[in-house]
Amino acid sequence: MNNSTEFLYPQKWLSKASSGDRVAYELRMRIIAGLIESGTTLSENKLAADFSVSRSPVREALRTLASENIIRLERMGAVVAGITEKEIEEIYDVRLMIETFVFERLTHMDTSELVMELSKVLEMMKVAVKYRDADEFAYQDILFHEIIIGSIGHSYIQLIWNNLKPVMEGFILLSMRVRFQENYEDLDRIVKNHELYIDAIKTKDRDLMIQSLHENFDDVQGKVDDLWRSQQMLSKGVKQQDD
Amino acid sequence: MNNSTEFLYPQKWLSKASSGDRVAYELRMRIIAGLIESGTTLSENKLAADFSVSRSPVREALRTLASENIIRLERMGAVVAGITEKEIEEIYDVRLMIETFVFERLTHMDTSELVMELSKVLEMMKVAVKYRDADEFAYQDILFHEIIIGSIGHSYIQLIWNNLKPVMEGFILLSMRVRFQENYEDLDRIVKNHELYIDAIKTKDRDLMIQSLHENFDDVQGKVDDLWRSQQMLSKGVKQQDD
DNA sequence: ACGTGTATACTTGTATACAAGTATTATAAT
DNA sequence: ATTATAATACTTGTATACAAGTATACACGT
Repeated sequence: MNNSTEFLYPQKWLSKASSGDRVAYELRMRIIAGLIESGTTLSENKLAADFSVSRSPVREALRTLASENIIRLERMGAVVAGITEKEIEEIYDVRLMIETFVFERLTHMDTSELVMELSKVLEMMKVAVKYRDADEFAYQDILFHEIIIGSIGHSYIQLIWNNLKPVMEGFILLSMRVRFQENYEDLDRIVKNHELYIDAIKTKDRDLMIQSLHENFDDVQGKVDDLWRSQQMLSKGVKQQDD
Repeated sequence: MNNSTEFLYPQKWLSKASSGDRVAYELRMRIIAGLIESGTTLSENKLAADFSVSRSPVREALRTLASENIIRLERMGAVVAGITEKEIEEIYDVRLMIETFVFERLTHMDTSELVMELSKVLEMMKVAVKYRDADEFAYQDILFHEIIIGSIGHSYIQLIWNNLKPVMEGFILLSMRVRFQENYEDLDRIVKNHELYIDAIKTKDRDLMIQSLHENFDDVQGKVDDLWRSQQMLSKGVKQQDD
């Protein structure tokens, strides 16, 4: 399975990560990207050999991925579950759910500091667009939402986010890489929407919040298309068939 | 730390569990019950010795507990975070959130089969009350909500539940053990409320649902008191001090 | 008395070894 | 050809070994 020495996950984001984390991040990307097809049975030994590590970190990674629902740990072997349109919709269901909850809390809080932080991240996003850095853009996008969710100091909402984040991150990474190449002008719209988000938080305007949430989630179909393209691109790059 | 050879988690529920799971379940109970105080640093080696297993299953257990926010994995050692009133309220925030979501879905579905299943579980709960089996009652209580949540077939809502369940289970177990001893007549109220739940699902009556949810969550304060009592009882039983 | 450096004991992360169980494959008998 | 049985290869779960890093304590020099 050493068809690609390339890594899908940005290696510089893993500077301090353990082997287990590296395996988890990379494996997750390959599954989300469709490089490893749904239904495939993964063996700990094979994975260990592929990644040139021992079974210990591999086991750790598999347990992590199982807790994210992208593989299932069965009697013999870990079965890849993959990410389809259904899963993506479900992920966004949950994001909508928790972000609505968070916004409700925010309306009872002082949000000036939060707004400042978000503005900074937004600036970063703009720079990433300008310099056509898809990965950086994805990173800041994720960070934007993470900061919002973290701001209410609710450990169990945070927990949900922590579980969701890796898959979201992978998905958005792939989506943005496609988008920066094929729908570059579309990124302005995303930036604009994040500005709306900030406004909603600043003014504590529930309607504005709903609006920006909806614009955000109407975008999901677009992201699903991106993922589909990404999966096709990648598989074309790897195996020279399927036209 | 071998002050108690007694296990807090019902051993018969672990018939097919691995060592790692056993350690996780038992350790979780001891933390929730306050037998292991917040702030304590756990060492993998010590735990392995205490449970007479190797470090492998202990590591597994610690990672599990960390993903539930009841310990924090730091540079050196795992620091016990414990469960306070704040955490319990947060857990119920999340439960309220996902059960509301689930109910919304249910109003668009055929619920006849679900209602039947729930009725069965409710009967079981009544039997458990009759025979004063606190653990069995807790089990069926958890199962009741698990069945509801599972019925909509939403894998990421399920994922949230899977993360929440172990802590909830432990908490409810301890709470029910106290309640069966000190507030036996109160159990009727719980049973009644679950009947209300079923009615709400059967009639798809949103208001009834809200009502039963609220009655359920008003109960949280009571459960917190139970936990507090449970922690006192247990610590009194273990170390002969503190009056 | 106090700061500094070193020895020591303990920590995690990873690799490897072993045991028990399961699927598969080959072989043999009918 | 087919079925039953035995051998084999592969699976996970657990134990153990090793390496690298970190905190602690103690001795030493100032």
